Amino acid sequence: MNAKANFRATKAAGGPVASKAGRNTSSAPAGTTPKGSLKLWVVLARAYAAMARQVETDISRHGLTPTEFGILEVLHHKGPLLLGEIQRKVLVTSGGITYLVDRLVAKGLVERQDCPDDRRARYAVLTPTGEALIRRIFPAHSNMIERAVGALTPDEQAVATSLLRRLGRGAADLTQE
Amino acid sequence: MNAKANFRATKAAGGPVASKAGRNTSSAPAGTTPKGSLKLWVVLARAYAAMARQVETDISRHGLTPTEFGILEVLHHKGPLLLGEIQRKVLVTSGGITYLVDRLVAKGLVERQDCPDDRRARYAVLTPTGEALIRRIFPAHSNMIERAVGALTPDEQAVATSLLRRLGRGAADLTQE
DNA sequence: CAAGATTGACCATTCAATCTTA
DNA sequence: TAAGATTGAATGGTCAATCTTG
Repeated sequence: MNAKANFRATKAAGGPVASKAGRNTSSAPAGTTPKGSLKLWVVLARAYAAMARQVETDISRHGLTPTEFGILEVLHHKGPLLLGEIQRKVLVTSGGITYLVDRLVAKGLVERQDCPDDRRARYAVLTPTGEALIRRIFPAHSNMIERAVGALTPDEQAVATSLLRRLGRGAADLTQE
Repeated sequence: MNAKANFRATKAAGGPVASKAGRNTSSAPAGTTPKGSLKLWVVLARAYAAMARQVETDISRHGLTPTEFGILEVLHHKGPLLLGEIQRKVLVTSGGITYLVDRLVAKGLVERQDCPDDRRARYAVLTPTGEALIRRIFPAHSNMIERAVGALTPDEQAVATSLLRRLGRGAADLTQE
């Protein structure tokens, strides 16, 4: 029952574009009635974009990127982690994790520490400042999310969660199928 | 019943990072049981990321960015549109839309046309090549989406769609609240 | 050779400033 | 003065190659 819920997504870029009926201005083709699956993808992406927007504005007030926040968050919840472990949880490339940790180090929120068992690897560790920051920021952030999804009742949220979980798994499985 | 379903999102970057229980390695804090709302945000972002990944690989095979595809798609469905209109539908900045249309023009898929009513504005119009391309690509793309969300039955898809619609609206409303 | 991390080139996009026309 | 579009600089990443250690 340990965690594994990290990943990434935020800037939003290039999503679906479905229409129920074409306006047929001049050379437009006949209107289309998109399949339900397409509609689902559209609203999924829009919901994500709306949420990501809120999260981003919330987090940027503290001078952090959503990804940076994600790293602080996972370090806060799990303690020191190897760069590669963070990378997988936050879903960035290996180059990306180096770059991100560099930035967090520059901000004084994180430190690198050599790994005694494997001299290739390095740990990322929250500095006291970093720990204090995430502690201070997280509750409000969490409340913000609660408000953002507040259009659904707790029961509906539970339903949505379970549906989305299966949806996500299914889509991911498509990759190595 | 006209369309309005454009937007954007794709690259995925910096998402939530929730854990059910901390491992408490060395200096890790006590484990947390995240609220349901946080869990919902996590699975939403993960589902989106998984879908976006599929879509992106699918579309990139045709040498297109998801955003570029979105523009072709909206022009296909709606006919010629002012740059500003596309911008709002595909959710990019004004600078972004100029740049994107430039790229599509360079690929011979889109043309700019002066707007007779307002000499500040310009239309983007699909060239025959662009029209042919989107026509050729769209069906397979649509099928891909259908497979990607196939883990849910049509009924479940409908439920998910309606929940996500409300979720998205609610989150968006938070902005100017 | 493979795995972990780093570096540097590149890329899609944003942001702020600017130009043109309403 | 503001709205539409464009430009150029800056940014948050990716990707491919490289270095080091297992």
